[in-house]
Amino acid sequence: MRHLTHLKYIDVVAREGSIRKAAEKINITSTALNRRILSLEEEVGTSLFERLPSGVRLNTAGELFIQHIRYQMTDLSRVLSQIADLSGVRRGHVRLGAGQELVASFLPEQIGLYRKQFTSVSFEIATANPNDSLRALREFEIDIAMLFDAVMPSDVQIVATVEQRVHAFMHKSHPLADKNSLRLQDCLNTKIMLPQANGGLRTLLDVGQLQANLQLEEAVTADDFNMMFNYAAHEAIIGFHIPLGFLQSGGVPEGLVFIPLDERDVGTGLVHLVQAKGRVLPVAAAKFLDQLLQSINERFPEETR
Amino acid sequence: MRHLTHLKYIDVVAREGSIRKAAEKINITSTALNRRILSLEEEVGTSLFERLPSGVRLNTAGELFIQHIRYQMTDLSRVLSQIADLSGVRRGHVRLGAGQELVASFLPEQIGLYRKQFTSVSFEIATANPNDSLRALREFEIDIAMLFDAVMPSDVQIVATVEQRVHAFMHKSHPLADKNSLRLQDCLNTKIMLPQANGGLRTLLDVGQLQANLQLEEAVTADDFNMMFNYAAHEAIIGFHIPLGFLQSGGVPEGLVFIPLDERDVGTGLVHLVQAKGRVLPVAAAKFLDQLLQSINERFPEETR
DNA sequence: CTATAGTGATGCATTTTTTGCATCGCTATG
DNA sequence: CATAGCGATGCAAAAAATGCATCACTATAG
Repeated sequence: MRHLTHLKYIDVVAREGSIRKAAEKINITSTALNRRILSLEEEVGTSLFERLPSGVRLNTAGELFIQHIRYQMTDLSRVLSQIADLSGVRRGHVRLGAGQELVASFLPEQIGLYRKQFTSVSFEIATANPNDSLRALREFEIDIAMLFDAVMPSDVQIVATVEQRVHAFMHKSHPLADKNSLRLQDCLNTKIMLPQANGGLRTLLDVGQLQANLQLEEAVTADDFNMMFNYAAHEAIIGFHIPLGFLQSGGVPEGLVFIPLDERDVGTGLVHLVQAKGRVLPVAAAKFLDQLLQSINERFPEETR
Repeated sequence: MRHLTHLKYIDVVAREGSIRKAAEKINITSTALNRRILSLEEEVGTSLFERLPSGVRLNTAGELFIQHIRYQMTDLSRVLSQIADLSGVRRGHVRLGAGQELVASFLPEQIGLYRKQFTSVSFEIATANPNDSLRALREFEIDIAMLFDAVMPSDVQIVATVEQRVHAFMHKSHPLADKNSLRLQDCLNTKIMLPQANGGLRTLLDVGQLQANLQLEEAVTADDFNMMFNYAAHEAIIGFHIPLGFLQSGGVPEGLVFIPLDERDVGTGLVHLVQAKGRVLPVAAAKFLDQLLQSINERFPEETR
């Protein structure tokens, strides 16, 4: 879109923090870009950027304005997708943000399911910690975020919430593999494997250890759950995960056993499905969200709110 | 705003139903306007207007698109007003829609009150029947509408609702002037004055007459309540109005008496204060809405929801 | 059946706007 | 004190938007 381009430029300048860098990024001269900003500021009647020796930075008015144009850009793409949908073909692009816990198993399965129906819809997944996902949501970089155990601010809209009990997993040959429920102190005699510190799962486990006044032997730390699944075959070791992360088409990974941790030790985590507040999603994203809701409801009828 | 202008043009074409007429209205040649539309359609990838022998009309894609740009235009003005508000001076323009019942007394008082505080805020009042006000709200022509006894569709947001009993009014010398409550049949022996047929007040009264199986003698029909107030001094005649329409700074017009009609005869009307759904109002409009809510709550604490 | 007045589309010259180059003034950094 | 990086600005070139004249079409009136 033509008039859209002008606004896009402002957005790039805001993100780059420098007119010259932004100009280079979008392949025009800094002169042209600079002039656009000046003329825009004249139209608005206020400066939108502070001029620093090292570049530019949005001032308060600029923050307000950039929020508007970001919304405008995404809303335009929504309208265009809706218009494309009029002709019967569903096209579009869905942008997702999710934590490591959810990226590996649940989302690929859901995306595959969706793309079987609508092959012209493309997907983009940004794995990030909850705060980054929320920021991306606010700045309209992503359409839908799926977050585990994050503090929810009021400027996003929670579409659904699923309770997820933390499960321990181990190889089926592990001595504890036949138990129905596991307490943290049961793990004292074995090695354990933990996700890296920035995720919500790790926080839940740390809190549990503190409350139980236990210090488990942390043998392996990883940020990839598939790696941990595979590693469990090579050592008598326990890892931790949530059902949305390990259930694959209803089953569990080959050779592994999943046992829920006792509620007294580790609290129930919440997975939130969120979108930007007040935003109307593009057709493709809205329909994908519908599918996610339905799948979650089918799989976790009791835990979904 | 520059890029705004281009979109504004499309809006004018949609409203005028003809490129040439629209071009004349905005003082450019039809050539230029025509080309803008063509290039926009090319960018969008679909035609937005049907070409008729008598002009153009929006097609479905066009309807979607125009909704977007109308929202965008009003949202931009909201942002600009918010930016202006940063410097401490409240500027802006508030656009109201209301029925005849509410325009004469309540709104002028409220606007006066507001403009005493913020002299740089201008107002625009469009008296219209409920359906026109709702359409204007949807098409972002007005910010706030105040409607008496209208059927509320789901695509607008009701901010507040006030119950309003219908009152009869007459000159203090009228034989019925000392009653505390009035039944419709009491009016059989006097002349009556009715508002014109399109308003909600008239409908309430008509329904009352039908239910009571009465045929009152309709001596005067008018669309201006001030005219009716003044006329009541010249004949023993009864008119009808609601408190929000006749209360002036807490009192009633000089020489007149207002008596509530019995609930058994004429139902309680509802005044709705509404805005477009999901829209963030400009600072000035939002603050004015706050003031309206507060005033209504002070004056009708029991009747406000 | 034709004349007419209305509609939107289009080729071409003109005007307006935008862009790029060269350069200025400024500030932080070494 | 030199240097490197930043945004701002004068001027000429390039690009885009505009206006004029005109075409093709359709409904309506005589």
